[in-house]
Amino acid sequence: MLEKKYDFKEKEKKWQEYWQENNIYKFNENCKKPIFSIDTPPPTVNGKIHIGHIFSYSQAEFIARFKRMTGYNVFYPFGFDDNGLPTELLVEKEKNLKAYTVSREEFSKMCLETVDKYEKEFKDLFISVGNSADWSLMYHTVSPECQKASQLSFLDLYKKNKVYYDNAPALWCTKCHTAIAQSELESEEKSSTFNYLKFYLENSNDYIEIATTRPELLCACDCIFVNPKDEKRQSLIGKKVRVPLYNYYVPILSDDKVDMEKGTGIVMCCTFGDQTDTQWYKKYKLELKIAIDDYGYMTDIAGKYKGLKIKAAREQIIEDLKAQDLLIKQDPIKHQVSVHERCGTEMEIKLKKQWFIKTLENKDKWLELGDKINWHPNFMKSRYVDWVQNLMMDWCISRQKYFGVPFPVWYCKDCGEIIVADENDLPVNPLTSKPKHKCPKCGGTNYEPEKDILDTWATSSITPQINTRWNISDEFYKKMMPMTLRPNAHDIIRTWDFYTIVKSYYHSNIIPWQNVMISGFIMASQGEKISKRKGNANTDPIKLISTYSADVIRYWTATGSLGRDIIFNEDKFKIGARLVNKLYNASKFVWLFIENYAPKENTKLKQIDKWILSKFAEMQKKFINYFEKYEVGLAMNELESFFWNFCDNYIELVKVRLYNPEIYGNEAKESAQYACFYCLFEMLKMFGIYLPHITEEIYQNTYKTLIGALSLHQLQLDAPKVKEDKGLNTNGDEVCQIVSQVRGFKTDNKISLKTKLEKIIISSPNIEFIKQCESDIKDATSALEIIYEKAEKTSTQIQGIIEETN
RNA sequence: GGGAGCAUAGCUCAGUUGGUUAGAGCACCUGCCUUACAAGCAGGGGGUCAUAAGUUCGAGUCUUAUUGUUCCCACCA
Repeated sequence: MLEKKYDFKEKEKKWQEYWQENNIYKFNENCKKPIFSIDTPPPTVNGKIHIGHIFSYSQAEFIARFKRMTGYNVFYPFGFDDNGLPTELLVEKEKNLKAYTVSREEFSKMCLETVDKYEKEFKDLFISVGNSADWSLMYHTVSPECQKASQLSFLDLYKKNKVYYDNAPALWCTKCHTAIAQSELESEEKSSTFNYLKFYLENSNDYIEIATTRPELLCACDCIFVNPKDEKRQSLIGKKVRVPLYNYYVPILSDDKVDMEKGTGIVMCCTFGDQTDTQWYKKYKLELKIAIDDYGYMTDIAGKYKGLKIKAAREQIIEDLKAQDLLIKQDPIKHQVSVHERCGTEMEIKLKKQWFIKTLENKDKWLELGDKINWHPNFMKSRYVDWVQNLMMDWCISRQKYFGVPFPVWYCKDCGEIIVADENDLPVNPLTSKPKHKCPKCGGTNYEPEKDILDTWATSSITPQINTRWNISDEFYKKMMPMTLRPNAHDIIRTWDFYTIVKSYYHSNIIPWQNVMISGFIMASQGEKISKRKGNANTDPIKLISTYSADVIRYWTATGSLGRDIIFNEDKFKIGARLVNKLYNASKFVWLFIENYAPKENTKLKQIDKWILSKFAEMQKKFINYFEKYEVGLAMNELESFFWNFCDNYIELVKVRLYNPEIYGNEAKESAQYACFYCLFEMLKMFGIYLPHITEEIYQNTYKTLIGALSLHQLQLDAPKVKEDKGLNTNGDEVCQIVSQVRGFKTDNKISLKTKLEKIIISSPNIEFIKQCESDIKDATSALEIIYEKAEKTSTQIQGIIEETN
């Protein structure tokens, strides 16, 4: 029996605990069913869990539930990404300190404490939204096991010569003072100024004009470039010019990378202002001049500007240029600049010894592998392709940070040889341990440990390997790889998806997963990004769950279609709440009539009952088709509209027959019972994907005694009891239309829907079918008599309103 | 500059391979206590499907162009 009202606050928690206690979602390794495995994104532990997480994770979770009930053994682990820069930034903010002001050990301890706290919160939140991951498979990337896997990955690449240590230009964040990778850049439109400067020719009073946005780099100027095709400037090539303020001379060279249309068509090359400078630096073997230090201050070579921050130096230099009549004019411009995604600081380029993973040399391979993976929706693949085609640099994986996975590497102090750890000793921290052997090159025993840590993506890019026990169980790894599905939002295609493909290829020459499912973003009204700063959306997940319930939040995450951003709109929660309520009430009602009923397969079905079963078959087919395309929202639309049709039309047509077997006979009742039993049961299973709590509550109090399974969520979808019959569907829909017309008549005449009618005249091309439903139509319309007329179109006339005399 | 998505009712969105009169919910209006549900039910108004041309017997759906919008990538001299 179902209680009169459903209290989600009490019940949701109850069932969440029940699922955990009974291991309802636990992966069974020995099960023979085909495996469906999900490489769940380990959320970055950076303190903020937002509604976007809930949205994206729920969409993947629906797939897990769907696959469980359609014959798969679902492997659904969960992890947390809790090492590296994001964690450091969180801790620095929370503790209000800078990592370098305390010891490395002390800082790591703080980091561990902080991630522990947040991981508990994250896990609780995901459980409280009904996530059905197998929590016994949980991992976190800073754990010794993951560190070991990450270091193994590094050593494997090292052996395969896919990683190298080089003094190459790398992107640098002066605020986070670490190297970063191309994928960590974001572009931001910023206002700047083109400064037109006078560069005097050697031994001459003539000057050339050069436009620059970065005059603070004058001290790092190596040479000037013009385009070799630039006829006006041919005579300049080979001459020298004097660098303003610094008064040293640099040569004028030519290179076809110079854009004759931009600025003045003449470029100064500094080490380094941008990517082009690094190319020229290599090509022309230019002198390295470092104007900016690791923290963003001007260096010695800046002369009097030494010690100033970049922007302060720029302002000062412009003043001085003006004073010395070296500044011709200034044009304000707006341009896109690359900034570090985590802090918004403008990117610099620094030359330092860093570790790189080779990505540039296999672009064709990356594209080929991308083609072998099914992208859902397909158009999202273009983001991957764009990214691969435009890669500029190998993947820099060294980070000059403290909290993360260390490189298993030392350097020989005597000869500089790189010494890597033995695989059997992993995980190692080179700061606290030493190689077991002498330097293989010179026999030395003095080692310098590698102090840097690995890019956090270097670890999170092996989540398929971590999940499938790479190097722990070959058997499991071989059985599970490639995984079936990688779900993530579109912002991390270029990082998580790309890097994971790279690593899987290098390690095992395979694709990491067969399918990628890309979800959209949650936007505030007017399509703005949700931002705490703007306060443009009230989207705290915990608050939303306590206001609306987890089921309603989940319902909302299923609206919309895959890959598309959706606008956060609380109206959708109201609809979800209405659905949950209706589902409960409809179940209560149906159960009144099937509580002591066991379906008989030879039940003789009346037309309307056959009709609803056929409509169900139609809906189920669409539902499954959408799920095969990972369109969880469109699948739900189908289910939802079937459900409302079931309530508003079907139940209304059969309820009198169910209530009164003494009038209509047991056979008529049993026919409706059969359809009700089956439809409700299957709908509960299907709604269970989206609304696992309310459906479990209903199942536990109804079908469980007959079915026996511990949980609704262990059940399989059944094949339809009646085959989809298009003609039957149309005919039944017409019956609904007739009933609806009668209701319309009553509403128009402002009379109650239960008011009796003397006579209705039905005109239709399908009189034969409608006649077969006569008693149901009479009951649903309270008509005493029905007269039929053959006609082209369906229409209904009503005669004789019978007034009730109380 | 290159690429992708989107544009359907006041709002948020559906609309499968082209096929009667373009749908839903919210909002708005009207009515109804009906042996599941008033947190409910029944009904109503409201759309030149961004614009233009084309293919077709037939276009919201396919093609091309245009406009608007969002995103990705490149451009940082």
